[in-house]
Formats: sequence, C-alpha cells, structure tokens
Amino acid sequence: MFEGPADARNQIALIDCVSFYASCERVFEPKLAGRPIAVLSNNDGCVVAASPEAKRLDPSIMGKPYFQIKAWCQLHGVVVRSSNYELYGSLSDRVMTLIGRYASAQEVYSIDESFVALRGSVEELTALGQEIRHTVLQHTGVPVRVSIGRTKTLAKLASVGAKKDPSCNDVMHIGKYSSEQLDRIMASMPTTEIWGIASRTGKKLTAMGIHTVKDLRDADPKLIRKKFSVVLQRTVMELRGVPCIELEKQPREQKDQLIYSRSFSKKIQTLDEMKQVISLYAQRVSARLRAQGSLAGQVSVWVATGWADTGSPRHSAHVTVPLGTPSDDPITFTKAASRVFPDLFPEYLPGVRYARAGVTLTDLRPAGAIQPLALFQPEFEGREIGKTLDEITRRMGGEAIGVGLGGFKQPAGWEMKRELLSKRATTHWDELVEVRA
DNA sequence: TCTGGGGTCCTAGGACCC
DNA sequence: TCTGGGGTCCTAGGACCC
Repeated sequence: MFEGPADARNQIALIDCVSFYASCERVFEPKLAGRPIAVLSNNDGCVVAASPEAKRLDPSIMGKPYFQIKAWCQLHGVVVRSSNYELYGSLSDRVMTLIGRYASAQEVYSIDESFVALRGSVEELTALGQEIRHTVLQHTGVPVRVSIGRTKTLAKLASVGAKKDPSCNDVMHIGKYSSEQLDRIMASMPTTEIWGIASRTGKKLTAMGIHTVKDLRDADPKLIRKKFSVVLQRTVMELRGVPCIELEKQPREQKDQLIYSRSFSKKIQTLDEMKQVISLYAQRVSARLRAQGSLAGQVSVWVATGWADTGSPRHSAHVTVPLGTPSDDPITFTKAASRVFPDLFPEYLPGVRYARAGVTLTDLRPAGAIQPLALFQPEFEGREIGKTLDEITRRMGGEAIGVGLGGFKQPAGWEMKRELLSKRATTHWDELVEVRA
C-alpha cells in the first residue's frame, strides 16, 4: 500500500494512567489529594507505585523494600497502602471504556495503558488529547497522559518525553518536532529507554557501538535481525515511522498459560508445609483454569529461596509433569503437583529457607473441544468436583473448602500479608464509601 | 571405509513487558 | 523479620518423517 503524506494523519496514541495505583487510592479518599502515596507489592514487600509527590520526595522510591523506608514514610507523611487489585481492576475498566469512545480502534495493553488509533493533524490530536484527559479525570478521578506518534514504539517514546516535560501538560505529540529536533532528542536517549529493549539487549547493542536511540534507528535492519531477532528489527523500523506492530483489537479470550505464584509472608523450611502450599496453589490455579473454560495438558511446579536472603543456602528447582489427558480437575492437579516432590527436593537441604513457590499450567486448550475417550478418563474426571468447589467458594468465600492438604480452615502462617488495605469500594457492598452531608 | 538431506512440529528457555 | 506476580513472543534445537 502507498504510504505517503496522506497517511501522516494516521497516528497511534498511548494513553496511560499517571501513577495508576496511587491515583486509584485517591479516588475514594479525596483527603489524599496532593499527599505523597506509596503502594506496596503483595506481602507489603516493596513499593510498586508512588504518586508524583512521593517520587519528588525520593526519586528512587520505586522498588524499595518497605521495611527499609517505613520510618522515612512516617517522617515525611507518606501515606502507605497495600495493593488493592480489585479496586484497581474495576477503575481500570471504567477508564478503558471511556477512552474507547474516542478511538476507531483500541488495544487495552495493560491495567493502566491503552493504545488507540487516532486520525488528525498534530494540532487536532493535541487538542483531542487534552479533551480525553479532562473527560477521564472528571468521570473517574484518574489522571491520564496521552502520547502520540506514528507507531506504537514512537508513541511509547513520546510518553518518556511527556513524563520528563511538565510544560506539555501530559499530552505529547511527537510529530510537533522537526527532524533535527527529533535527532537531538533521540541522540540523547540510551537505547534501553525504548519499548522492547532492556539491559541485556542494551549491553549487546553497546558492544556493537549502538549507544543511543538515534544510533539504533539508523542501524542496518538486516544486520539487527541477524544479530538479534525479528523483534528488534521491527523496533528499528518503527523508530523510522514504519508501523510493524499491529494494534491488537480483540482482547484474547483465553490465556495460553496460567500461573499462581506467591511469596510467603514467612519462610518455609519443612517439606510438610511446602506440600500444603503446593497443594493449595494447584487448587487456586485450577480455579482460574475453569473460570476461563480451558483444560491443561501440563503442570509445572517451582520453588525458590529469596534472592536477597543471605542467611540461607540458595536453592531453586522447577519440575514439569505432563498429564496423560488434558484436565481441569483440581484433584488431578493436586496429585500431579505432589508427584514432583522427589524431583524438587532430591536431597535434604538443612537450613534452606524457601521464600516463594508457584504452579503453572500450560498446554491449554478450550474445554469441550476434544472429548477424551472414556477409556482414558482419569479417575476423578467427570464427577464435576471442580464445579462443585467453585460453587461453594463463590457462595461461602475462598476459605470455605479445599481438597486434601489445601483444605485447612485457618489461613496458614505463610499466607499473604496485606495490612494496609484500602476499601474495595466498587466491588463489595460492605466496603462502599460513606458520604455525609 | 563408507554413515543424506530437507522438511515440519514441538518445547524449553531467554528476553521482554507492565 | 521484612525485597511482586502474571503474562507474551521468538528462537534454537531435538524429535520425527520421508
């Protein structure tokens, strides 16, 4: 197809929420406006989101362990919250729906980012960007940023600029720059600032004499493909304004793999406890599998010590078991997961303190696509145990029932810690916000 | 002594993303 | 004491086939 000046009106906008988790915490707690906020990972481990005010107080706050900065937070009045994923997911849905009204096509890229296709001049789209910002903020309370370019990679690049340049008012159209200005901007950015390039590839590029985004844009695409992959070659082309990465308009209805993994709030040192953990994780991931209507052909289990734990010998192991027949039955998974223990722990490791574990289901396919021959039906298949469990869980809550070692009533000592949780104001009747006149 | 060649399918692992 | 969780895509290389 002819890609001439006529197509210059076709643009991609990346719309991302400003400090999304921190902004969500503010939506139903207006008194937090203007205050520094930090949101913690699971187990209240480390900082995964921070409001602009908190980042100004400490530009390196992201990723810091909470225990290291707790006193500092109190000193500076930083409000700290546990992650409230139900609240964030629900607000994300509202934001994405609003954004979709402005675009001919939309890809919801993550919980706080969306790519949309827009058409218009630099001036028109800059104005539209401001309108989107205004509307989303007014309807949801969440501030967003609009970054526009000819390709997804350039829109991502624009968002780097938007974050650095307050004068753009959170709307950045990369098309406003002359080619000389753009050269200077790209020459000032290391390659690792762009989408798709992290430290490993960055190092390899540096070794080849490619230091900046401009160097990469001007590199030979064939050479890049040969030395790296087609992925990086696409990045080079996209930096030149040639769209290579399509907008994914349909959300994929079923995942290709499902993972349930968690760090423990306290270290695990006995085989019995680990068996209980794996049994429970296997049941939780199987519930997700049934929720999306799939069967799995393979179960993997992994365990690992903490990478920062100097008081324990290091150990990590990963074992995969194929299932004879694809299944969604929790008992089948629990049994399969328990079979891996001799391989995970081939020898007794005294003093090893395990920090996390996970169960992954792969080789997924839609349930009902292939009916297994009755001859090969596993023992528990067809008794609908999974459905029954799901129904009881739905009515009575997550702790009401479990199978085998996963069936304890009290939460175990290693279960996730979330001590600073805000209300799930949009999804739970008993946690609604109260308004008094 | 001599021991093909080309093709497809599948999977594990690497790298990246938010 | 205390450092997240859940995904995707691509490629190399082995298995297997004729």
